[in-house]
Amino acid sequence: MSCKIHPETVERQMERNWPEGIKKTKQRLEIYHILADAIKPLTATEIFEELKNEDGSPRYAFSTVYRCLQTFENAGILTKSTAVTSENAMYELRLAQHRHYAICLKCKERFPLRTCFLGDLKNMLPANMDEFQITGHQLEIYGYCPKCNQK
Amino acid sequence: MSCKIHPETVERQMERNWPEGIKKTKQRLEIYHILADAIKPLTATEIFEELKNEDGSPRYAFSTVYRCLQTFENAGILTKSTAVTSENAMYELRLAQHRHYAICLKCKERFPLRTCFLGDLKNMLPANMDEFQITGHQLEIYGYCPKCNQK
DNA sequence: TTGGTTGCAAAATGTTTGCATGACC
DNA sequence: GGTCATGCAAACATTTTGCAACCAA
Repeated sequence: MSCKIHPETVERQMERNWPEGIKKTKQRLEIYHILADAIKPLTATEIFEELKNEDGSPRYAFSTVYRCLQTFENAGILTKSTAVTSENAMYELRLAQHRHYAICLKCKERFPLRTCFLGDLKNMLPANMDEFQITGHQLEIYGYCPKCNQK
Repeated sequence: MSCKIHPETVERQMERNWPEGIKKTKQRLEIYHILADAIKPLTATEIFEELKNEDGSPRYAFSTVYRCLQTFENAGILTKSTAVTSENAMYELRLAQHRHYAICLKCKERFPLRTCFLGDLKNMLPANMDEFQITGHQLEIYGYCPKCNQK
């Protein structure tokens, strides 16, 4: 269970963000909250774990998690991506600003980078590709974090 | 089977590149060639397909492909990565220069970008992360290529 | 010869799907 | 009440592993 500093803000954000025609079931609401509280993209498994009871018994089906994430993605409020350093898909709410991360290859911790400096993506396109319509980009830095580096 | 423009160059490159203590089996040599000829990162399945006979029957085991790729990666001559736009791992020889790609979300084609402009990665690290030891990075641009964009 | 490599099959993921039951609007 | 979402189990795809047979050095 994560520590919510401004629970009411999450509620309002959700109110604004919630897609048309998507039913608010308790499963979806809980998953939204977990994503909203997260400071980094989560895997489906991490979300599933977060949803468990104290005794470790699952409260919802795994397929529900996947289907919910898929629904959010189709509705455009969620971004699915796969990191270089992990096999599994990761999910992150698509809020106003997007983030990039520095990822430690040892402890797998993800550190959000400062602002995205990639203003001039167009220039990086290959020749004869001026017509390429850019809809997104992804950047990852990897290496070893200060903690793991010392050992 | 892909068209080799300078077959002898690949041979020499392989000679230089081949890691110490790794036996040159025909499976590994063939897989190396496929990777060397590729103009984009390949999935294990793509490599496996490339290795098939004309009649579509597999010449080698799938596990051999995976084990070979793993061997190359451990030896440091291969980079394994997962693209935002695909679930599966992709493999690319780690040659002198590395590449980034613009990826079409529709046809999945990968267009190599011009040079990597990311000289100043250090500046993008979060506060208190000066000690983060950067060993690599990845950048992807995605959107729609000219061909798919027109439709 | 001998230890590393392969092939096969089976296991271990991670993810998706079909169908009956159940819950939101 | 009707439609859409859920749970369960089973299917699926990708990747990994155990073990006997095999081959490069």
